This record gives sequence, structure tokens and C-alpha cells, in this order.
Amino acid sequence: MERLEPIGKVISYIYRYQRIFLDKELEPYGIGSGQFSFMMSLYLKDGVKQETFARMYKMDKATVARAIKKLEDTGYVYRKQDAKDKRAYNIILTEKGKDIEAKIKEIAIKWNDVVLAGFSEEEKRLSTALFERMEQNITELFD
Amino acid sequence: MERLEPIGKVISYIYRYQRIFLDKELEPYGIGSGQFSFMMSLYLKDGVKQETFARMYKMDKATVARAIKKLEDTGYVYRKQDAKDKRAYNIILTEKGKDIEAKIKEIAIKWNDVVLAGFSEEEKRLSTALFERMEQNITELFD
DNA sequence: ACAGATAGGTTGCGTTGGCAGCTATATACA
DNA sequence: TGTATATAGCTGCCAACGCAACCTATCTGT
Repeated sequence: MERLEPIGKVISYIYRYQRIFLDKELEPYGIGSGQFSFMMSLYLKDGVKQETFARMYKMDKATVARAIKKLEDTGYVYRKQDAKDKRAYNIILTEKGKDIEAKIKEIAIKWNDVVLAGFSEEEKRLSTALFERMEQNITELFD
Repeated sequence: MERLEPIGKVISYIYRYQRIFLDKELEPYGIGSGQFSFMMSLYLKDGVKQETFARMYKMDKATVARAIKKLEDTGYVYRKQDAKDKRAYNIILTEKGKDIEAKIKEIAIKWNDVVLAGFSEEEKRLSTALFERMEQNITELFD
């Protein structure tokens, strides 16, 4: 009978080295791996509030608050109090934030290229599809 | 042109919920997700030294030291100074450690079943194979 | 209109985990 | 044999992140 390596080991391995990679690549910009996905998301659409990020990444709102604070401190975003809801802040890219868009996206591509090196287009699609199902399975458990 | 979701997002998602899952499942035993893989590894073979774990999981030796310390504090392992190398300690399961083997392994299976729910045997094999190639790609980058 | 619930955000605390630097032992080489 | 280098492990420091508790604003039902 065949031995299937448990998923946990490889997931934590990839995650740990992903952090190492991103931290090193982002170091010139004064931010870390914890801010990366928020920047990526802001390039798709900024002006959203923190709660949106928390929901979108299924991440604790405290973690979001701290990541955004770091981006604010380093000058890549600013907060504008929402006109309709005085509790909420809209997170908006500054010029400095917009300036590094290409660099940040390049890092994302670079990491993808590392992980998926040697994968055919079909294998990449397949990986994405399988990942999506894993994600869905976990989401169902925690809802 | 098709949009491939970057790998980073889903990896960190799975990792974060893996930790939440393991922390909750392990809570009755007084340990956390950080000790889990070491227990699993010790059930395959104990008496090895910390450095072996560090190499095996490509993990920082400081992290290994702290995880093993926690396992020692909770009474699941003990350290025996190596006869030949006085710097090294052999990590050995206590009776208490052996007692929870079935429970720990069950948790590993449970998590795998969550993540791979609805996957055919073929899809599980495929996922494992793709993960192994990703792992290999990362290892090559960092060597 | 008002009491209670809900939502957006923040802070304190604890765990996981990497990096740098330290000690003590082992090994290699002159 | 002595010195230099590598190895096993530990500690201090820091980032990421979840949980719980909290504050204030908004919403809901009576």
C-alpha cells in the first residue's frame, strides 16, 4: 500500500520559504511578506476598507490592521475616513505606493516562476484547480 | 488571456488554517502546531538529534531547539546526551509520548481528509506529485 | 426614540519561526 | 600538537498572525 505524504509538511515548507523569499525581495522597499498581499490587492482596487481585506483573505482583522498600519508608516498608503461610516477607513495608495507597482508585481511573478518551474501550462492550470478545491474544502470546514 | 491565481495567496491561506486546525486538535495534549511534525517524525524513528530534524524539515535549528524544548517540558520526549558527540542530544519518546501516537496520527489523517475531501485517489497522487516538484524547485533555489 | 446587537478597528498577549551571535565540542590540517 | 574551522545547540531579537477583550459607531426591533 502506497504512502501519501501528508499535506501539512509540504504546505508549511512552501510557506516558510515563501516568507523568506518575499522578505528578501521586499527588503529594499522597507516592507515585509506580511504586507505583500495587501499591496497586490490594492493594485487591483484601492479605496477599500480593512474589513474587506479581512474577509477577502479570511484573515484576522487584527492582522490586517497591523499590516495596513505598517504600509501607512512606510508611506505606501494613507487612510481616509469613510464618509458614510465613521468607523471605517478607506485605504488608498499614495504616489509612493503606485510607484512600486511594477516591482511588486514582478516579485509575485518571480515567486510563481520559482515554484512552478518546469510546469507545463496544463500542469499550472491543474495545480491552480487543485489548490482551489483544497481552499474550498478548508473554507467549508471553518464556516 | 487566462489569469492564474498566484500561488502565494493560497499557500498562506492553507498554512494559516492548518495552524488553526492543528492548534485546536492538539490543545487537549498541551502542545501546538509547532510540535506536531516532530512528534510525527519521532513515531517513524526516535533517538535522532535535533540537527537531523533541522536538516530534514529544512528548518532553522533555533526553531527545532524550541519545539523540542516544549516537547520535553510537556513530558513527551527526553534528551539523552550522545555517547560519541557530547554536543548532541538524542531525542527519545517517553511513555507519555508513545501513548498519544494513535491520536497524533489520527489528527494528521483528519487534516489530510479535510484538505483532500472529494479528491479521487488519482487526484491525490497527482497533488502529491505536483507538491513534490514545487518543493524541489524551492529547494534548488535555496541551495 | 432607545436598548441591545452587530460591525469596523485597535491593543495586549501568546505561538511559530527566521536570523545573528554565542558557547562548547569535534575535526582537519599545519 | 596546536590552531583553525566546522558543527550541535541555545538565546535574544524581530515579524506574522490568531484570539480575546475593548471602544465606538451603526443598525434593528419594539
